[in-house]
Amino acid sequence: MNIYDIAQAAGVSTATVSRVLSGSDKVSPQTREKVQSIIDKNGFVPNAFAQGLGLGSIKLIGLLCTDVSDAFFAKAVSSIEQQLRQYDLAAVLCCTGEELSGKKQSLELLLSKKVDAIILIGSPMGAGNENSHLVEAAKQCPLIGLNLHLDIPGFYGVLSDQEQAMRENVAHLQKAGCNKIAYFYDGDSPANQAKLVGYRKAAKDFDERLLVQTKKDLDAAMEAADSLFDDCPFDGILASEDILAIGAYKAMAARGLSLPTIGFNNSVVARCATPSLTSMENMLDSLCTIAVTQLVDVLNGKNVPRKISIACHLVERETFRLT
Amino acid sequence: MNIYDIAQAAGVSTATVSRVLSGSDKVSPQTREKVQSIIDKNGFVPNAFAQGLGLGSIKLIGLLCTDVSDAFFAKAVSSIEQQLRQYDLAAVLCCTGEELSGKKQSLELLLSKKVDAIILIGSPMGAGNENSHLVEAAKQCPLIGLNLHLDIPGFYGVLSDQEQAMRENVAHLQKAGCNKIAYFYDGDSPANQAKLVGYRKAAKDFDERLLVQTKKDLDAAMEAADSLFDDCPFDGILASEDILAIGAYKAMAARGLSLPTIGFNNSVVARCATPSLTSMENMLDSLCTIAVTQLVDVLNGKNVPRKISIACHLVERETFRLT
DNA sequence: AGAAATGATGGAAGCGCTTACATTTTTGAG
DNA sequence: CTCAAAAATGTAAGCGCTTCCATCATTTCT
Repeated sequence: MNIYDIAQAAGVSTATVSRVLSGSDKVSPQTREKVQSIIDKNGFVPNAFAQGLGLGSIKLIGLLCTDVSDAFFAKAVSSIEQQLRQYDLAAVLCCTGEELSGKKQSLELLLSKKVDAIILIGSPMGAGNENSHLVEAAKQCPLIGLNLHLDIPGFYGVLSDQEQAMRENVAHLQKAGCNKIAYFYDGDSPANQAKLVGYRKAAKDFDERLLVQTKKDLDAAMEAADSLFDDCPFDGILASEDILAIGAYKAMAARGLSLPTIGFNNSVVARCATPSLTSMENMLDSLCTIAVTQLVDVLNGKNVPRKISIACHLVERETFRLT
Repeated sequence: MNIYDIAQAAGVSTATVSRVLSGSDKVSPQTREKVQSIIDKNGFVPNAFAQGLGLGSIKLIGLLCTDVSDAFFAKAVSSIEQQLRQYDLAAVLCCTGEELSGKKQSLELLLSKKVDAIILIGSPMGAGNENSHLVEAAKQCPLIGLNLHLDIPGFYGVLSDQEQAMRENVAHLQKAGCNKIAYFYDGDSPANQAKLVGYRKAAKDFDERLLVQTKKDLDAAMEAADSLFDDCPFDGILASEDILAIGAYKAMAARGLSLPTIGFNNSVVARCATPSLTSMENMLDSLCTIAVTQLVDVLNGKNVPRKISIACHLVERETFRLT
């Protein structure tokens, strides 16, 4: 069944049916009602491809995500998808992995599906922040970065202020008397870089050995903390991710130490851990809501800010309390 | 730029270009090479909508997922998406939520995007296993259920044998001397029902009070365990989900008890917990790989089994050891 | 009342690709 | 060489919808 059949049955032209379908145009109420009733009666759904051909869009939004099995990204994807649906947009998900080749391939795939826009979750860049593929992509459709911003045309960033958040973390621990704060981080995505910068700025003079890069993995963090402690004892723990903070804390706990520890992202594991982990809430939900709003506005041709940044706040639990 | 431009530049007809694009058909090697070089030179990518109109497919697979922010589902989605990409298929993700209306709406959305098939992750059914919408959908495109099977045409199930797994869990705890095993479970999706049946069959005579339904949430599980213990003390813990097992264990630990506990799904939190949680590995990766293989075979018109089931196995950690 | 503006509807040309069928070229057996 | 069969290529008719432009029916204004 196609639009022509409906037109026949309603005794109108395909143009009129199309107008009824698109909702907006000028159709007399009677005609609209008659056509609509026939559409309903037959359960007619317009062919998405034909519509796409005519309109140039099939209402798909690409989600380029480093790894959805990561709890943080998964939450973001979930939240974004829900938002999108409210605008009758569907999400095409691509998990890129860490390799640049995978990132490029995924991007190509999304573009080939003619998505209307792409939301970037995690780091879509290659080593050394190689981003020529993003520049190219941005010419084809708007790019919305989550906790990420590039100063190129067609790019819109929505970020939580992680640098500032990490500064606060450092300040908190310092107030609690820590002056050798270990910082565990994974990878060097732009988001992680911001946190690291925050640490550097706030900690000022510190032993470079206190900065430890490790895999985003409990065991890796435990080992890293263990060997760091032998090499350069520390009195407080910060991390770019809750899981790393938990690992480090566990390793110290095994030595009978209970060091002030603050994680980052306030993820599920923070509450599951024993003792429960104090963590920096990144306002992911707000981030996602705003990202989708931005996206919709851009698609509607509105003039929107190129970069929006929102503040984080601390959620206190057992591993560290402010007062 | 379209296929016509390429045809012109190559001095051939659009049909020939199309043949080169589709790869398969008979084109002389010289012609193919000439056309291909021009395609490459211009970075030409065929219009997905037009292709869709002609072919009736745009190589999209729907993923109907109850909630990607759930770690288990997220892993499944991630794994499936990766597999799909190897077949040059893209994944359209829809998170349905728990409401039947949301499930129906998501299904409609996927169908309206003309996906070639839909993979169901979590429970797509309504209360009382209402599934008429699925029956309808199965008429339009194949449905692949992950840990789910319906005996309707067009439905293919790939499941881990959760009933059997839960029987083993019960048997293990019984061997360890437990004879009042509490079972915590969330929701009554078909997958959860299978586990529950496993418990019932293996536990045989047991106090019905030992079955506790609760939210999939740490605190909820703790409270539930706490009040159950007051009402009907138990000596072992099983659950449909790791997080519930952890909650229950925590609550008992707070009372100074360390009960044999086995979780389900072997998720990340199982390792993060202290003490680490023994859990039933559900072979999710295999499940996903097989699901995608099934899907591809179905799309290629192969004759595939309607239901495939694979065994789980226990991963021992601190909360319970077999020996 | 007649002209002009306004509103509703229809006709038909795309959108860019696929593919059945027609046509031309090549191949090789006799 | 000749000619039929096979291979390569071209022609053109869709696929189902959108939308510009034309047409016809109402109003509104003078």
